[in-house]
Amino acid sequence: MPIELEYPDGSRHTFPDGTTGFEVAQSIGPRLAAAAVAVELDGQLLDLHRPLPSGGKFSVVTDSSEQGRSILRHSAAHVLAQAVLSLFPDATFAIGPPIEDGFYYDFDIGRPFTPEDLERIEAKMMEIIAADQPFVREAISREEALELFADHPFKLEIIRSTEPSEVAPGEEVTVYRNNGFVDLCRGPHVPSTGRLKAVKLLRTAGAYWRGDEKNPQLQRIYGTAWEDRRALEAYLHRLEEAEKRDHRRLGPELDLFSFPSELGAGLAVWHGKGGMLRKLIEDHSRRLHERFGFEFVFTPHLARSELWRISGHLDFYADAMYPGIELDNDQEYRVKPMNCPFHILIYKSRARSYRDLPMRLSELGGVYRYERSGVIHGLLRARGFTQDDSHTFTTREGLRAELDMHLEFVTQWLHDFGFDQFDAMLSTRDPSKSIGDEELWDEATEYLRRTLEAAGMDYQVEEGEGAFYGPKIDINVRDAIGRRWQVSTIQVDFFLPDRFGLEYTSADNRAERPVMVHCAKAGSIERFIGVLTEHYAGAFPMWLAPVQATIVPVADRHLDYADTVQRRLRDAGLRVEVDRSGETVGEKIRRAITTKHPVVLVVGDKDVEATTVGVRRYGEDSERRGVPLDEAVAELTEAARGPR
RNA sequence: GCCGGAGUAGCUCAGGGGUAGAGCAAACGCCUCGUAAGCGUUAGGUCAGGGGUUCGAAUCCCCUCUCCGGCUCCA
Repeated sequence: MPIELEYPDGSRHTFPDGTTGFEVAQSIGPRLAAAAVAVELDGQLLDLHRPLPSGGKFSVVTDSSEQGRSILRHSAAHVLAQAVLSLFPDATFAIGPPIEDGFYYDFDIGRPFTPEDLERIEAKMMEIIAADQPFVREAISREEALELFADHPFKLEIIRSTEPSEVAPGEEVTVYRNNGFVDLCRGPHVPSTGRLKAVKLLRTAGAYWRGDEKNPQLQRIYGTAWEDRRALEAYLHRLEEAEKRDHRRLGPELDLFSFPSELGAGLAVWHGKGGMLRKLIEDHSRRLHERFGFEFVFTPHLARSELWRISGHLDFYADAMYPGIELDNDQEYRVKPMNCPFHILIYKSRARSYRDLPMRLSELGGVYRYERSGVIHGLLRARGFTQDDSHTFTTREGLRAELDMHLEFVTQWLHDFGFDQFDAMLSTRDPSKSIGDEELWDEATEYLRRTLEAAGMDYQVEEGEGAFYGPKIDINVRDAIGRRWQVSTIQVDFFLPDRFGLEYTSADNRAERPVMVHCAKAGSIERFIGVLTEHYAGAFPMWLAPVQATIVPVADRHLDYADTVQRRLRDAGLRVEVDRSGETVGEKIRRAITTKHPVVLVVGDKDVEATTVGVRRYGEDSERRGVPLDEAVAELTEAARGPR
């Protein structure tokens, strides 16, 4: 019986029974067939040389598409496992999926891999690829599979698993064989190992079986695979570029901040330039908070353990808190990991009426969290940081409007800093790590969902990722090279008001319980600056640049005029430095550019004569000479205007 | 916290049981220069810290600290 296929362009074509995807691709064109790694039929991926089981919507998956690359990577992972098993016959292997930009495979060889092992393994992989071994798919029964993988306990566990994400339901499982190596796998794969044109192993790492630290730790090998050498080179180049914009490198280089080891892990000091950057960001934070109707409060860094007992932090958050400090009369104090309990105490300081609500309290609050030593990562994961935190107390009826407002606030905030791509995540309850009853959680979660939908924002649900006191919306931004960072968060909380017995008097004179909204716009000021630094590769937009312009006198006799120019610009509100070093003009300009100052102004004899400057903006290849000083002041003042 | 790697001058790195090295940066001097590195001189290190082995340790061994890549965890 012939089968009918519908191509992506909507056209329909008929083929005889038993036709393979590859044959169809060939009939469309030889170049398409050469680039094909698999086909998709009604949403299901099939091996290229497998006879099409039926008609349907058909498309060819090529090696340079994301889907195609992920098939390449999956096949590369198999070759990696094959190489490891051939070099380490006693090895057992676990799983080896494709991931963004690459793949990994987890093994147990009874010891860690050494860098030399990695070289040998990669060489072995190249042999397997050169041999161009075909991947052969085979469906076998579960019993057969259990026998086949009898020596590989992790594989047995997967075969026995009922988790549909781990193994397809049903009596049969599929395996792929090539030249004596066999792996449990759903496929599809490239037709043969020779299709892997650009594979490279990157690093090894320990990884817990099934991602649970209570399980044994396996040895993971990471690698990457691309459709050709050029794509691989481009990827490696991208990694290098990312390294250059690493905030941990740029921070000290640009004199923004540093992590002196004498302080201890995860603790930063802010230098003058970084301090200016912080001040500008914090000023903007205060400006917006004020505009959105928040009040400013200030709270201490310590509180009696009693406060943390009431709030539930000692039950649910103690692992991330610094140990207690014993003071007079056996009183125990704790350093704060969050600001919420303090703001609650401000709410509680007097009787509240529904007329006082919503009450919006904000604070740039320094918090300290004991992060496990291995997770610390520059400013993005520190042990001490500052949240642009707020807590809004509202009536149940007022909650919707408050959530809408908070989301608008966050969106505006991110736009102001040049982030246009967000991902929102809705994090729900984890029954084992939360307080309060399920119905309230559901209600709060539903409110957040409606807020996201009303704003027309795409979101992903993250099951069980909520805070212990309520569900939350987290916003990730994407930086210039596509990496995601979590910054903002909006959280609904019915429970802390309950635990602290918060009340307000309603219009009909009854005691009611307010609801809280926790919100951080930047998240942590430190993390936000880390992300901003990487996003802009240290070349901050002019309104944020700690030094907005450097004045370069051509010779010492121009210093007086340089000072005049500096005064004019400072009077206009710009942050300007004069380079007084005895270096050559070229060197002074090079320094200003490498420290990413937005503007270089060169002044020489002609400028002194005519009251002009030479202007060179960051990123421009050439200068504009003889710009009248008045014009330059006007231009730069305009360019330095930030969001209001 | 776990697995691996690393720590030598402010930075980037060489050296690898027998007196501590380079380039850049710094200070000083000369040069006074028109858009991405002018020339010279000088200074700078308890080789992360502690303990051990040795006639002798930056080098070998042990412990600790810090950093890097992952896992787990998270703003």
